[in-house]
Amino acid sequence: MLTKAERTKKFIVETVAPIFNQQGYAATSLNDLTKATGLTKGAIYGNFESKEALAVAAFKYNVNELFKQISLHQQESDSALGALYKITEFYRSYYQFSRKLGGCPILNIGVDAHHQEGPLMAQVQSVISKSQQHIQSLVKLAVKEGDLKAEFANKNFGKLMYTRIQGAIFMMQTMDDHTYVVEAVDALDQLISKYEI
Amino acid sequence: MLTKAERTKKFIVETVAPIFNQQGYAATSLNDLTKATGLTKGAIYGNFESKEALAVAAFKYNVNELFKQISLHQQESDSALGALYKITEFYRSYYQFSRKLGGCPILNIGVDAHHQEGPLMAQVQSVISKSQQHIQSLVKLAVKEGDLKAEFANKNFGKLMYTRIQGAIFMMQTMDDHTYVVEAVDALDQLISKYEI
DNA sequence: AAAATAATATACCGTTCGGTATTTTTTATA
DNA sequence: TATAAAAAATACCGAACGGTATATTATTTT
Repeated sequence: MLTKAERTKKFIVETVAPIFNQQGYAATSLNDLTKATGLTKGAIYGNFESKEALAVAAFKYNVNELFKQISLHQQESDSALGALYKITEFYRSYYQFSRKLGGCPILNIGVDAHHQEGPLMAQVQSVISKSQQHIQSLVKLAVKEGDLKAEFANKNFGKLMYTRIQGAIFMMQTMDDHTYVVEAVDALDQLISKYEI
Repeated sequence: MLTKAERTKKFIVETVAPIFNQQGYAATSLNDLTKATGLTKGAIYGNFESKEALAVAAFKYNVNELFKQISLHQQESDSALGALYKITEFYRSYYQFSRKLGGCPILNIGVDAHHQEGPLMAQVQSVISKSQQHIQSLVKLAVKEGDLKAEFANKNFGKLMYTRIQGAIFMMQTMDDHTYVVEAVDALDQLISKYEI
């Protein structure tokens, strides 16, 4: 069983995660956090050593929620190619999903932390790198499994796909129009299918 | 000749534009602005009625700098198809250009103002709509001029191109790697050329 | 149940926040 | 150059900022 402190810590992170994600680090005040949690500054600083440490924990929580959902989709699939299509399938409902987090955390924190060098920026870059590599490794595996043509592995599809998806997410979020993402993953699906064997 | 007030107003906007663009609205303090301009709060509030009004002026200034540069590129071109290629050409050097502004203003302010409804968000959406439409109208004109196949005008290329470019800009800015944009416009050029007559 | 420990609340620190009324300085007009 | 008008500097407002030392309350452990 979790101790009281662990439960409170978890509760704080879950509660403040969408606030940091929506407003950004500097624009989120301690007062925002105490109001949302119903706790006092003492409780928050008893569980986190600084506002920044809490912001990092909140970002990691959001990204973990995202990854959990994606891998949940993927485990229904048996092949690497199937897993690839499960990713695009997931993003078809990203409008609803990201709203629950207060927007796309990669996009929001990436832009918010752009001007500074700190743990937040490093985290974002790490997540992006891993996501690209994840896609790319699926492509390579699908080639090995005989589902995709070998030449497709040389195209750095991971970079292309992640870039197109993030662009569509920015547009979707800013214009409040989910068709941007739907059309983007449609195009990506079509591109993959061209290289199917 | 400009009056003293007009010169000062212009000076303030030009000086604070990159600061708002980098840090976002809430994270930029009056102290940041007075330090950068060397002026006092009295001078700033004498020329702008509020911090928000100044932020809007700064965003408009940045966007105007961007549009000026694009139309400068385009006037060397005689055909609509040529003008289309001039846009992708411009974005090849967007890494250097956007750095001078403190990052891409559409991306930065779009994400920064996402959670609020205000004049800033409305401005961003308007600029995006116009940019998409501008590309799309060039496509239609190029069809009319006999340089592109007619079917291309039905593909909403403006939406696709702008989405891909903004995605590449986000990745470039976040990963500090200009190849994202270069590869994106390469792909776009190739896509256009497929429909050339 | 008592004692020790852990978790939260309270009250406060100095600083900075956006904004403004007033005074001083600069510029333009006569 | 004297005067009127405009622009910028100064000094200040109450409120909110992030953060902390201490006191109080709740939870474990004995």
